[in-house]
Amino acid sequence: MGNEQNDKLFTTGEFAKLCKVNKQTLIYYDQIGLLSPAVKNDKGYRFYTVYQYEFFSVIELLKDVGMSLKNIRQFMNNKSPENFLSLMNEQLKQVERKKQELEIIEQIIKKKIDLTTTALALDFSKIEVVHYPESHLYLSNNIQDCNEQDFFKEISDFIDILHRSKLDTGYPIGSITNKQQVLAGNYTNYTYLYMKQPNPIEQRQYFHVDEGDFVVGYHVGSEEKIADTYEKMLAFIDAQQLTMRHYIYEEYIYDAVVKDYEKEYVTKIMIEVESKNV
Amino acid sequence: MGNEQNDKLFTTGEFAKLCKVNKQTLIYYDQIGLLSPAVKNDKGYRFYTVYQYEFFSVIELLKDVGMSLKNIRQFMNNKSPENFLSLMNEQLKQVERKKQELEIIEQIIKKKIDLTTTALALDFSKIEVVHYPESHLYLSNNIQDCNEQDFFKEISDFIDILHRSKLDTGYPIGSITNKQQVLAGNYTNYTYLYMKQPNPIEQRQYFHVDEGDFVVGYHVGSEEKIADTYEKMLAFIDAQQLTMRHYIYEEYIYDAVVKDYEKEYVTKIMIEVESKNV
DNA sequence: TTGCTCCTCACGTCACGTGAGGTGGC
DNA sequence: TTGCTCCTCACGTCACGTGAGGTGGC
Repeated sequence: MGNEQNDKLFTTGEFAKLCKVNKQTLIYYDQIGLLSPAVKNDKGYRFYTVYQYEFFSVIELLKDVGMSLKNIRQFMNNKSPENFLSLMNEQLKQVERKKQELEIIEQIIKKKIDLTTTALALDFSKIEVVHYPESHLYLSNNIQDCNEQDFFKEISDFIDILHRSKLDTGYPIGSITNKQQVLAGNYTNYTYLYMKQPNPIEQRQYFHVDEGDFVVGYHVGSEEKIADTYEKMLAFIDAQQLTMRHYIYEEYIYDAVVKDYEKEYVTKIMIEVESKNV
Repeated sequence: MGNEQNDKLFTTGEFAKLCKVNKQTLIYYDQIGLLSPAVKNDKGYRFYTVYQYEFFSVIELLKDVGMSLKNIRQFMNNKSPENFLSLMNEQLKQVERKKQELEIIEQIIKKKIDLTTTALALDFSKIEVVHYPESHLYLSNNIQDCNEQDFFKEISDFIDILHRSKLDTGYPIGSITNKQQVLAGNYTNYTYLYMKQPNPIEQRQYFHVDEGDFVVGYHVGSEEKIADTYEKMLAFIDAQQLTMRHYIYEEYIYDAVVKDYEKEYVTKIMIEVESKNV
């Protein structure tokens, strides 16, 4: 009959090497009844056959898709081609979901790279007029003048929908103030929260920011002193013979993620304007 | 000054709801010094600001890409836009790797669904001649007549390369016997292990299985009794006036992954043949 | 005999989750 | 006062990893 390679029994150490895992992992799988060696001798030595490799690699596959060992074992206790087929169909859907999640994460990371690279080249002391193209924002409900309890509910709902509707684009959460509040000196009584949507989905309703000119400035430091920066910007608007339009947009450029102290935070302020003589 | 929503302090419970995690998770993050509340009062109550949400969501992002809390904390202790940028660039590569892994897993699952669906429709008692198109196999080294030690090394190397070169296609690991061994009755003295490559990569050298006729049969049960099935198939070849060509291919259809007992395992046997009068 | 491998505890780790028991603000 | 929330332990869980201490096969 010649030699029978397939009858070769692998020790725990050998089989572990084959599977590229720690020996203890195999012992653990044996203990929880997930994958037991084909043979155990009277001294308690474990021996695996080459056929058990397929079994092990399916366990690895299911682990990679996120199944717990308990659930994997549950399937292994109800083996059949039919059950395997339906399990694989489920896992295929799971993989699709994971792929989608990774796509979103990839977009977020790319956007954060983009934003940080841009930020590093900025001069925060400059106030200037910039022409921006049209953009789309996903808005929260109106939060102007709302109390703490309502504010919690609104921001909570806002973040909820960002996640559920996959609208987190990696942009910072911005806030919108209206002209009346700014002119009254209430710089931090915001009207809406928003997140920019560079690739708006057709069916959804967004807030449209029209193409046009914005006076752009940067506030360095905590929000307490943001009045100083607003006053400088309003003076600039006056000097340039411009008028404010309806909305003002604020976005964090540097926040607690990249800076240790509030005094190093940077907020970008964009004031929608038009020429006075229009 | 109007109300200051951004100064609203969130309790641990509120902030946990905002972040969609268990309260204990936030307490844990505080304990390990990863994310501590902006304010702690004299009673030990924790209070978070809305600004800390961004921080939390970056932690979530890094966790999703597979970073440990220890590594995340290490970055958070060395905050700067530059460090954030290089971290994000690293993580982007990591996401690419994960996407590739998921692609491979997806292909493997699809193939297993395909194979199992096909298997469920098979009649294992039938022996027949089937015409197969050309196919490509990734082969192990020659394992004929090799001893247990060498066999371990060869199968170990084979599986190693399958993983490293991403050649695991979800097909079962097959084995090739040659005509001489089969005629001598050494049905299980295999010459090579293989894995089918449905989408061969140009640069690689594969074993080509020529288009042609194969006598296909199924062995139900453990390998010990595979001689019976081979004898039936050889008789069939004789009766059909065919001659064996050089190689015989064996693949598991049902193994320990879908069946509990060896007596239910099914091996597909494919014997390369040609007509005698050619 | 030497050196390597096998075994079984027991304990550690990572990132939390789950009560228990007590306090505190509206 | 009631009910809800906050706190700090302490212990559990999941999927292992890491020695310690002892045995066993070539």
